[in-house]
Amino acid sequence: MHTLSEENYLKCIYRLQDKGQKITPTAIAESLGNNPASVVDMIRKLTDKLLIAYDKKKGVELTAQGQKDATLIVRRHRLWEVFLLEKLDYHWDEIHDIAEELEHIKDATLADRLDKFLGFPEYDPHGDPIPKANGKMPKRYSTTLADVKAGAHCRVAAVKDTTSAFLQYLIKLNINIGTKIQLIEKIPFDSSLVISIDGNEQKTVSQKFGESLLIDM
Amino acid sequence: MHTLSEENYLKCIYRLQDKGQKITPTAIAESLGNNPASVVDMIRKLTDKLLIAYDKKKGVELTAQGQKDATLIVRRHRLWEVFLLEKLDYHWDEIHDIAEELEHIKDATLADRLDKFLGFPEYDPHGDPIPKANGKMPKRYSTTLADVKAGAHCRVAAVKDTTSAFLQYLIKLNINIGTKIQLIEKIPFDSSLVISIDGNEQKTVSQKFGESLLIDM
DNA sequence: AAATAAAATTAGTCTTGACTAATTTTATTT
DNA sequence: AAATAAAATTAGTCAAGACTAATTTTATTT
Repeated sequence: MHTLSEENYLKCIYRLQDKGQKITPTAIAESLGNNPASVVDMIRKLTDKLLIAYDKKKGVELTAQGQKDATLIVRRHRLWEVFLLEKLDYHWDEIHDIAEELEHIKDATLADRLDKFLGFPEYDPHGDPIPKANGKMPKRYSTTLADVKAGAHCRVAAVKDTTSAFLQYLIKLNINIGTKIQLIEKIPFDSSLVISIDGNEQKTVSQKFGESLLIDM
Repeated sequence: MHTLSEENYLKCIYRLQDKGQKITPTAIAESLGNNPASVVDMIRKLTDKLLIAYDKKKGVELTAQGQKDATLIVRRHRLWEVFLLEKLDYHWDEIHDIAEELEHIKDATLADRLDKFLGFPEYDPHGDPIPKANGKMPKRYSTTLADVKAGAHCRVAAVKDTTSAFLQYLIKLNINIGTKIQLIEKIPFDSSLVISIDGNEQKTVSQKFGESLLIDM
């Protein structure tokens, strides 16, 4: 099995894959807040364990085994988030760090039992798809609120930014996964968005805000 | 906060307290499967942190703070055991090792939320009392099946031995916390016990077995 | 009380996973 | 293409927490 550190690197590389760019030691270092020299050490270690392949040209890539292991870590993380929110009544912005610890608990059947206990949820509280036991992923949303046309009605499907600052802002605006939003108008000057949340009075939010909300139309 | 290792030492010392004997470095080393030299190192560390006091004459003792911290670790361990057994359908003999990892998850409100979610249980699945949030302990049972007189009826309150070998034997005998047992007879030769489980046909168990079951009369 | 055994302690080593500083390699400018 | 900047790598260090081997202290026997 893997150490805590190895698992965190795997998860980090897994996340960086989504960006579609070459995964460099520097990118990993920035993402984890580590020194690039430390990353180079770990790249060697994970390469020896056949979890990643590193090529100067192509950057770091997960092997089939690495992809599988990383997917299961993400599965555990997201399942625990559901548990914390639904069963222990934590708030949106409190669960990430705890799940960050829980995801490393090692037991062959724990994730599957938790999955069953939670009723096989497809998405975590941030709207991110929970990988199935076999590694399959439910559909992931990619359209942001900033992408839709003025006048359009949509449903909040997921958050792209999971920082506490953003989540707390959402709580303040009374926006949750599933909340209905209508985009009234885009302000040409700075791409601010005038929106109506659940049919209520209009509010203006920034472009950055719009790009952080994934929506379903 | 404490490291994983520090917490494991605290818990170990807490457990050794129950034996009523002087807690020596060797005793801790044996209990944890560590080298006595390593234990001496950690004794220094925990002493510096004011969690224990070490005196050659009196051995290792928890300070008020150490006692408090250790109690909370035990609280977390036992609450997670209840969760694993009741909510995730694990068996008696599978939960200890997983709870051993879960107990170290650090979050100020996690234990209390879990406690509430589980309905404020007083005993864990092995019958051990779960410390309350304020450190108070429900009554602990001390009479073993080997202590009662022939003819007596009693109820299984807790297990004193939590090894997988013992727990699996209990499963085979269909004995659980709460099971009713009548002690039919003690065999003078080797102190074996003839018992009837839930009023069923008589079976003979060893003295060692009897000493491992805590009962309520 | 001396001899022996056991326990405790010290000193030094190892591994993991981080770090800094220095160097080499690769990319980007001018 | 040469100069410069950025990225990657190497070499060496550090702390935690384990270890072994050697030594000292304490207990137990004879």
